[in-house]
Amino acid sequence: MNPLHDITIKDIAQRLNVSVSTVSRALRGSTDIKKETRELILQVADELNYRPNPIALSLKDKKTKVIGVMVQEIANNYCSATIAGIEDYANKMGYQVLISQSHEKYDVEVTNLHLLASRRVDGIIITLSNETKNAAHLQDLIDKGIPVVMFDRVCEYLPSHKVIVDDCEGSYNATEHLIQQGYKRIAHLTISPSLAITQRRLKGYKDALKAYGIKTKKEWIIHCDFDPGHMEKDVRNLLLGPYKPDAIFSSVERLSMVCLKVMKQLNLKVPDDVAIAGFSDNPVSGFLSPALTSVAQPTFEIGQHAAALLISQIETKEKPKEYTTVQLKTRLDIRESSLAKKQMPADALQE
Amino acid sequence: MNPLHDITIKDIAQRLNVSVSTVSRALRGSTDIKKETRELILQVADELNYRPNPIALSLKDKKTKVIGVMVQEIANNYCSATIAGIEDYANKMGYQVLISQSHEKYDVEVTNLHLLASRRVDGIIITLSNETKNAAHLQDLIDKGIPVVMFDRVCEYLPSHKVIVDDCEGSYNATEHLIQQGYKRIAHLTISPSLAITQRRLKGYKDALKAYGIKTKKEWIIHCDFDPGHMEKDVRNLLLGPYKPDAIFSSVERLSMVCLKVMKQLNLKVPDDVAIAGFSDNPVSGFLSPALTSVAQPTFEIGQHAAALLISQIETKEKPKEYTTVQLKTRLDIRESSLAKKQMPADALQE
DNA sequence: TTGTACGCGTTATCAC
DNA sequence: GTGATAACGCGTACAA
Repeated sequence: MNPLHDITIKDIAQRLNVSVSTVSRALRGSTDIKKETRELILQVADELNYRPNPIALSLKDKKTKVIGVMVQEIANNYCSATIAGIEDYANKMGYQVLISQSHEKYDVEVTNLHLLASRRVDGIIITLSNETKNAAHLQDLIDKGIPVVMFDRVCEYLPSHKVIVDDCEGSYNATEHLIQQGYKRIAHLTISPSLAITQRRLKGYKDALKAYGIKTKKEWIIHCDFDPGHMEKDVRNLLLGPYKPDAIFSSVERLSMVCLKVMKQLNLKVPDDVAIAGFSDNPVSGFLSPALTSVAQPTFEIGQHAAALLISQIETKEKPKEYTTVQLKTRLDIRESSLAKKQMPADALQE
Repeated sequence: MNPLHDITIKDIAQRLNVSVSTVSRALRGSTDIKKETRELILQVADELNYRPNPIALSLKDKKTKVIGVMVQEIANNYCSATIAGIEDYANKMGYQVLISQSHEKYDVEVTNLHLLASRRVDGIIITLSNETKNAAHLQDLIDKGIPVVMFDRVCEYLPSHKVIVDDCEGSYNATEHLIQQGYKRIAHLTISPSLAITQRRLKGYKDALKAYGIKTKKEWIIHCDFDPGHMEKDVRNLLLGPYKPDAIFSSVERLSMVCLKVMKQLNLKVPDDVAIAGFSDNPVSGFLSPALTSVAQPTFEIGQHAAALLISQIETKEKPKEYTTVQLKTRLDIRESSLAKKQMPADALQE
């Protein structure tokens, strides 16, 4: 017997002198089949360690039981954590996951989506690349009958389910936490004002200040260029300038890191001199910098929800009448050492 | 025209009133075919946006152009960074990557390897789970004719290509760096002494001390339990005990982090009070803690090499006569602020 | 209850 | 040069 040869129903049929269809029936648990025959077949199948060939099934049924996932970079922590959630749910439902990366390039995204489609994946979960400005390529997929679910960087008007995070609330909570700790001169570091994410996080910050009767100050809302050099300069200017804050809420992890670095250079302590809170993708960051209060994204749950929405759509085989947008809550990670000494009773502040 | 219907060579054939075999030939670039016919076919194929169905090809050729990757956790930074390297090379060669996780469980590893095999992946790249003590399940795959390449946590005696990192040299370099910075009381924090990785990294540490004529001290080689609580206690004992070091070389990232945390609690400064160098998986850690000198793993290259070895084996279709073990060098990331003031000329030390 | 024949999309091997 | 046909592995409608 050739070990390189996968065994098929044909092999079992030959061995038992029955037809392939009998074997097929027995394996599929069809009722109308003689009990002895079936048990014999099942026994031999087990003996030969038979595994149905999913490729033959795919060809027949036009279903691959594979879902495609398109992210910017698999090495990006946010992405891989989300993929873990997708895998979790998908595997439970008998699906495998094929991963593809856009490397933040629109062209690559288009090309690789084609590749996934030509692999006949049953559906696609995607977070858009930086460069992607329109969703025509995704509309194409949907038109071809391939279900699409978006997460994180979604395209509002695309007819698909979406999974996002309540940035605004996350920002609000982080800012509120700083306020409740007794800080009043709270700056907000963020990135390009044109991004939707920037706007939502800025809103949460403003709303929190407003709710506690603190005036917003232009000088404390800083839109940094994403270039690391610029970032450092901006942070340094803020910390050394006339409007030195006593706390900073940063909208992206990178900016929190830059803050830590610059503060170290300036010999400032966190949180005693300036407290920091900010969004964080990396579970290590909290451990590394226990002074940091972070708004953690529920990445695993995002993945699970996305997979659930996709698979449900795949298996009902119809375009949904309406598309749902799942909005998940962030989690505020407050670490002991991020609690400053200057803390005062929260109710004293309420007045 | 039904948009849900993938177009096939049959469609093209019908449209041009030729047979499917003619279309197939034209598409495959066969020589014996009339030039006009071919061009017509190519044109229509392009027009209809024809994509060959890889599933049909797989069924016929028993090749899926998919490679399976088995890691502990995709959300683990080391793993996802390696996968990025695998993807890079594999995609260039026209392969897609199917990822599977063992979650550090032997049983799950076995089950999911079966799943990959039954998906008919052309080959498998794997790093073993913690629990895996033997490689019988991998030997099975190899016996079935599925090429296997191992990386990181490899099994020495398995007949497969392997990609590993020169831990010993990495340890040596880090320790040497500390010595050259002027440190002499260098402790080594590490984990279970029974692990191969522990032994290799310990050896590099010892070798470096020896090379510079520094005696090894038992009290400075600490095998910590992997439990976080124990780790902290061990580190605290070291720093407060009679054999307080002036530098620490830690064999795993986690221990470096614990050091930073405990030192902060004790109000000790890095590197002024105690310098730290250690292995690191996470690119963020260096940024977060600029005082840390880290031994960085060439994860991307590990992935690329593993994929290259696997694909080459897949495409030659024969079992290799001998198996290669690629051993990659680590990279020592020295950051400005990790250079202590106590630095003295290296040559003064050589005497 | 079981066997035969077909189709999924493609290529290779014939025959014309 | 081109067309018809078998084969890959499976499930199933149909025939027996």
